[in-house]
Amino acid sequence: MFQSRTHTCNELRMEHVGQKVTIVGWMENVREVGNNFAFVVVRDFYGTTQVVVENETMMSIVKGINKESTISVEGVVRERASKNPKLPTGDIEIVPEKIEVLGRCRYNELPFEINRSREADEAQRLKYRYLDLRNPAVKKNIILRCNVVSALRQAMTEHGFLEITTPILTASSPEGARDYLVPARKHPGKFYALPQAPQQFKQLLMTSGFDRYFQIAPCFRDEDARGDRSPGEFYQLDMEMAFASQEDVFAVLEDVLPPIFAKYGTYDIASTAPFRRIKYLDALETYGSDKPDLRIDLTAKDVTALLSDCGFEPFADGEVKAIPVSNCSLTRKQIEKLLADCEVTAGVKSYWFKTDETGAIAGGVAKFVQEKKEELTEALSLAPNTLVILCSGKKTLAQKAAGVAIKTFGAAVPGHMDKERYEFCWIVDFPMYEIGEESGELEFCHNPFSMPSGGLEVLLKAERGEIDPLSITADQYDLVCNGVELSSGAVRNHDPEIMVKAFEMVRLGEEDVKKKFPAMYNAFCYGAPPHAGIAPGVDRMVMLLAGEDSIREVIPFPMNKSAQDIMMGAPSEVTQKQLDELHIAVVGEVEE
RNA sequence: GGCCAAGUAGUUCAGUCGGUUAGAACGCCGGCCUGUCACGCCGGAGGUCGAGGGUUCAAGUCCCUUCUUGGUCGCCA
Repeated sequence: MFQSRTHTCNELRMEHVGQKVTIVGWMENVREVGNNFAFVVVRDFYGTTQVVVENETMMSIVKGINKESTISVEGVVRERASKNPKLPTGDIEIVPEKIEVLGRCRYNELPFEINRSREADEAQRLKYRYLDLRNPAVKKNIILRCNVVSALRQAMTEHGFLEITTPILTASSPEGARDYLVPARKHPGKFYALPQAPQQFKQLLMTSGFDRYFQIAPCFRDEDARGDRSPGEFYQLDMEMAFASQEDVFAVLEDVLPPIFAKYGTYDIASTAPFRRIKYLDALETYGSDKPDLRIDLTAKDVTALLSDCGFEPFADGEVKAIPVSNCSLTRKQIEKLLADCEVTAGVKSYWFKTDETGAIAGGVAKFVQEKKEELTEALSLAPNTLVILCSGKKTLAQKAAGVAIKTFGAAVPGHMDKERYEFCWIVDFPMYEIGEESGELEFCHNPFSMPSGGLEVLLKAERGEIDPLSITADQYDLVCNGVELSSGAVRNHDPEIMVKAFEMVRLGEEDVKKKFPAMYNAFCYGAPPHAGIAPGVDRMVMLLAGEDSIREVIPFPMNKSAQDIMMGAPSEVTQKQLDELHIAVVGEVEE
């Protein structure tokens, strides 16, 4: 049994001078500054404390072990002869009487230096994540995550929500992402699936009479990773409210999130209630994105009517969107470099011209738009020294290109982005249906659980041909912050009759609803409350708060891009016995 | 699955037009140093230039294939 500590490594101050204490931690560094004289830095979770070694006995212990070994140091606190104002414990040091080695580090060379691990190769960091996490700068994000989760729990509880856990082993769901499947030993040929979200369970809880539910819920989706998307698994603040409308859901999150963002975020300004609401179609037209970054003041304007026949070939087909960027002093070279970046992301080329200090049009495609100078000046309120980005093509492509250009130039041209804040907005009125690209027929645009705005009546109108089914919107909404989609939510379709009708619009019927969502359909036939909910991504929120660009920086043990845990060696091969028990036969060669 | 980028010492990187013995910083090992705190100074060890093939008198450098990693598009109700 080792001697337990009397103080942490971030606790000792001048008032402790003369006291006998014991600290424990990792031997972070040894600075030898003379014969049998050295400074030893001991680090624990809380901070670092300096130990000063002044004799041969202590020196031989310290020199006998590698850095990053764990030790306990018993000794007397002394005022430093030369203090370090940069450290909380910089006024004192410990003169050791006893140094005990608790856990020897067997290697004198580490895969990376602990305090510089963020500069190391990511695969190396993930393989030695337990060393990476020793770095206080890495640990900080995980601590932040804990604090944010704790604050979310507290706020939700205060708002009357009950935290209820739902199954991890459940049934495969017919729509949405690819499922992770788990073979069922007792049922040869059958599988459980890990939940993509607790969606159906939370709706069943509403039907069961729980009024307000939430959960920090693990979700599993077998889809490829992104910088802001962890492969395999992630967490959502999943919530649902009975007898509730879109307004009720908005009110809760507008109350819960801003204080937490302001308190724990890198930036201390967060938008307050009510958040701006932007209709889905307006967002695409104005910001070229369904997740606009409202910290950027640039918007797109449609100039198709003005420029489609200006003689510049790329503008002849489809639509033309213009983004005026005022007070722009970028050089031609800088502009074209940024446009090249945009092309890579958007997959389509965009064009430009600018007004000089006299207001004359010059550069880029100037010669084609020269004739429309007056109309353009009027339409875009052009002032001198304004850069205009022009995006063209099929409507969706032109919009997307405009969205990419807005984010790129907004960040690059000074004065167009107020970065140090959290700007929330709701994207509302999503279309219920769309024409599928492959099928060419009407399909659900998003999930089929959402209530069509207007309910049964609007579906019947569409059925009678009185309105275009594509004009039907759903009571569905996204929460967006600084250009990051935090979550999707909806008022759910709780009425079996409307459910069946909604499915009939896409050539499915009651049998399909029953087959795809048996529990929900049956439950709703026993009297369901109108209900609504949402599920903000916890990892993404923490990523925004930490100011990180990679979601892996806020996950304790992240997988790599290929959904592997190289530290644990997952996924791994299993024994034949395990496969046999699960009735799994590997037939032929496994395709890689 | 498509596209782009990267892979050189334990780590992070440099390496020009293809040309002598592949360099630096940090780390490591040894020596010196009694007030350091990214300690300093001196010395040393450490390399399958991701792998395979090709072009060439000569390849870290050029070409092809492949592997790994990251970014991005597809995908993510």
